[in-house]
Amino acid sequence: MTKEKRLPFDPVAEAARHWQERWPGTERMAAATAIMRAQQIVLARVDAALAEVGLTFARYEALVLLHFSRTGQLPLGKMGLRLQVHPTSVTNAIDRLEAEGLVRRIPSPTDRRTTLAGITPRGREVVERATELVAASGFGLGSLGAADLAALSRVLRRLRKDAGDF
Amino acid sequence: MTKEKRLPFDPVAEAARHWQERWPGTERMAAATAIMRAQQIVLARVDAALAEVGLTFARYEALVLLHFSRTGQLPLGKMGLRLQVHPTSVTNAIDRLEAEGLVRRIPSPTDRRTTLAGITPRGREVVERATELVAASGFGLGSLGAADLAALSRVLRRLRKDAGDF
DNA sequence: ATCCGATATTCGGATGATCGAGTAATCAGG
DNA sequence: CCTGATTACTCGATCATCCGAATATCGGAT
Repeated sequence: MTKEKRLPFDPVAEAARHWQERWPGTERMAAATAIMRAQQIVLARVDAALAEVGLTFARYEALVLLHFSRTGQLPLGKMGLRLQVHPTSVTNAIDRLEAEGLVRRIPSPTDRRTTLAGITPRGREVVERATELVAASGFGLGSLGAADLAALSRVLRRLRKDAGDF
Repeated sequence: MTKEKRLPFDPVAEAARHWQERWPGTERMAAATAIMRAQQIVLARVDAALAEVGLTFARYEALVLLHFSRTGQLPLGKMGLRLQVHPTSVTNAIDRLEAEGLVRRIPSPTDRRTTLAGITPRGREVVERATELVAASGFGLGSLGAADLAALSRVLRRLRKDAGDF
């Protein structure tokens, strides 16, 4: 991805060095840039791990959510809230999962506006296999130890909470 | 963005709770999910701050890189390496910046394969104004203190290094 | 001098995410 | 019952990213 070339320096640190000479908030700039890049790395690694079963991280997350749900069915809107994505993104993801036979659209029996996504038996098989793959890949975070993971989760939890996620 | 609704619980923690009952690597899953969401939050906030000057974070980063460079000009390929994005992403970003008159494409005098992107005087004005805006927005990280920012940068640096960025 | 493997950029196609708008259905009041 | 505001999903368009492939150029080896 991107280009298999290693730079002779940390590009974020290099940007911070220049930044500091004229502009404020260097630490925030560096952290924000690092988050952007980290997401790119993790997403690429997880997607690579999932390619074998024809899933992307977005679709995998949706499938896991259904797999974990009590009845294996959830309204699309509720899925968007849980996954923190736009309604149209859910529509798109479910479209593809349905095309692959991993999910079925089911009209809600109680509210005709609502569509439920229900995981199929094949969907459950695939999510189990996919989970083995992503777990084996360490979620793209293989290089981090328990302390690092905990620090990451702690800080990002604060950020997410402040952003109004929960 | 996404939907202005606050969940009554942390969706990442909730996913981790279910995950732990049957699958390994819960901490990594939680951290990876948090990174994904954090990037979404930061990107949305920064883009919102930049909307006033008609820039996105991607284009802003490219512009800053040129602004910091010694001559105000860089080969597109070198920009891709520094920004850690695919060559076509650079082409796309420069296309738009050029259309807005913030950057000019200049044929390299030494290598006819190479195209240089050169920041224009208007580009320098815009990047200064844009920087005020993003700095004022705290890069979307306004809620984090110095210790949190440092922890974030430290851990993510390890991740980026391990991924072969530098 | 020439040929062939790298390098630099662009083009076309795909994915995922967003927003705005549109359609349908529900629900609360009068 | 109606009416109007809200809610649920989908469609169309935009944006950023990636990949593979095409084009052009460079540069070293023969």
